[in-house]
Amino acid sequence: MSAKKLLLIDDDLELTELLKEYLTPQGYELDVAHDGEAGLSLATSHKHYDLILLDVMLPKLDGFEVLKKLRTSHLTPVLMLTAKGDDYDKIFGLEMGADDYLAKPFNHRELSARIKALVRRMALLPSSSVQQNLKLGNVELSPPAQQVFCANNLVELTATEYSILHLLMINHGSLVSKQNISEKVLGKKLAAFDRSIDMHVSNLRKKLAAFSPEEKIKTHRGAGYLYLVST
Amino acid sequence: MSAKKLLLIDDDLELTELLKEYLTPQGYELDVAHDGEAGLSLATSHKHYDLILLDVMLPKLDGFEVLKKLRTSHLTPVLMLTAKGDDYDKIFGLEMGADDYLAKPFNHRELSARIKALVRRMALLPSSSVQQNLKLGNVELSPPAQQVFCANNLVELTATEYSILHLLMINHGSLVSKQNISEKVLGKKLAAFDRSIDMHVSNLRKKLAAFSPEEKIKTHRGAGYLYLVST
DNA sequence: AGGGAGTGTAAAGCTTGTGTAAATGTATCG
DNA sequence: CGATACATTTACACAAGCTTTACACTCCCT
Repeated sequence: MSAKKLLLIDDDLELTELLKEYLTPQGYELDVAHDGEAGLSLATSHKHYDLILLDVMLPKLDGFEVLKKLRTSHLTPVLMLTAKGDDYDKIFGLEMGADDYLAKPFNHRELSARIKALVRRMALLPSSSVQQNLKLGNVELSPPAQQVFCANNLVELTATEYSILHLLMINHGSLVSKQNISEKVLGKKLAAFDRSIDMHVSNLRKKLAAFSPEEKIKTHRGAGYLYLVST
Repeated sequence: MSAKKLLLIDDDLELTELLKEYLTPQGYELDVAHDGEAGLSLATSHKHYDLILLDVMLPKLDGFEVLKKLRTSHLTPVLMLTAKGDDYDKIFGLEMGADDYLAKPFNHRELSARIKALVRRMALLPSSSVQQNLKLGNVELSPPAQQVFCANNLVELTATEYSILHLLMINHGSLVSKQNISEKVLGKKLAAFDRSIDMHVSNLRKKLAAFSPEEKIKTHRGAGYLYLVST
């Protein structure tokens, strides 16, 4: 059994340090983000996490917002942590799609036990199923099968094309730079005069256009690409 | 979505009555057992439960014992309830294989939210992992005998071929990576340039094709294999 | 309007994954 | 100790698809 990867999103430096020291020897790999945006970005990157520990009070984007956005594309299990122990918060978090909820201050062993319980349960799921189906307009994306439907037709995409579309759809309505696409999809920095991203986008457009005429991927000259929101 | 079936094991008549009235209108079917033995017997019966709510203090067989015995044969999710709020108990329960732990007295809405969270998570399990005989299209798989029928003809498969087919069929409609196949079927990490999975898949296709022409196992270049859903 | 930088896309080239046959290894059983 | 059955490795041809090249075009700035 390979080491389980956890993502801890919490701005309390003392706590994150402590937890890192506590959890690492137990055989977990722990990544840490100190604000909501960084956390969300890591959580939705192509790196796979088995569990996310999410604080509620966070700079930039609070825990509930992170959870909400995460759940539009990913089903990664989430254990929420909060200073506020009040029931309403707990219930709200769970209703929003969290898997567990623990109030600070917590017993480290209880946290450890709850992490173990969640990871144990998740191990029964095929890892591919942590990604949510994504539907925007008439384009539907099914991560477990890595399939895309456009106007209910199966569109045959290559792995790279699929990844790019997925990335753009996750960030629909906001701009994604070529650098970003290159790093997240191809795993390498974008070289100068590198046209491969353009090529993939071009092919993607062509394939989608075969089923649906309206333009879905917009170019922002000098900046990147943008998946148009079309409710 | 059919009604979720819950099993409540608790000797507190007042509480069980209350919970029944509270949970039934929320769309759950609730069975109740008032002692450990009866609970275990129901839990291990052929009736399928989506979730078990298990009190710790029970006549005849206490909650931990019930959990321990249940886990020898069943992976049904368990939410433990207890009057004792102490951490040690919680940790002990979770370590023993419980999925969640809630101390009495609890907020009904929190219980409801935690039930919902667990049920929601469980719904992601591949549908067929519960059922015994897998039949998809004209291919039927009978695990006890390790036999496969295709268009009602017995297909002679080797153990490995059978395992691969089984894995793909359980995850039908989702992509299964070669790494995954290698780890789950052969019990070892996929080495670079290892072609053995390809071999088995090739043989599997050949054997199935002898009885049924249509393609069932699709290759996703660079990603893995996918068993096509055929209603 | 002119020019440069950024972009769309076709076509060619090249890398890499895949299908399959055959050879080699390995376990089981009489 | 063979004989058999199966798993694995090797080898090679092939095809998919990623990348590069090339060139036309568009946008934007001056």
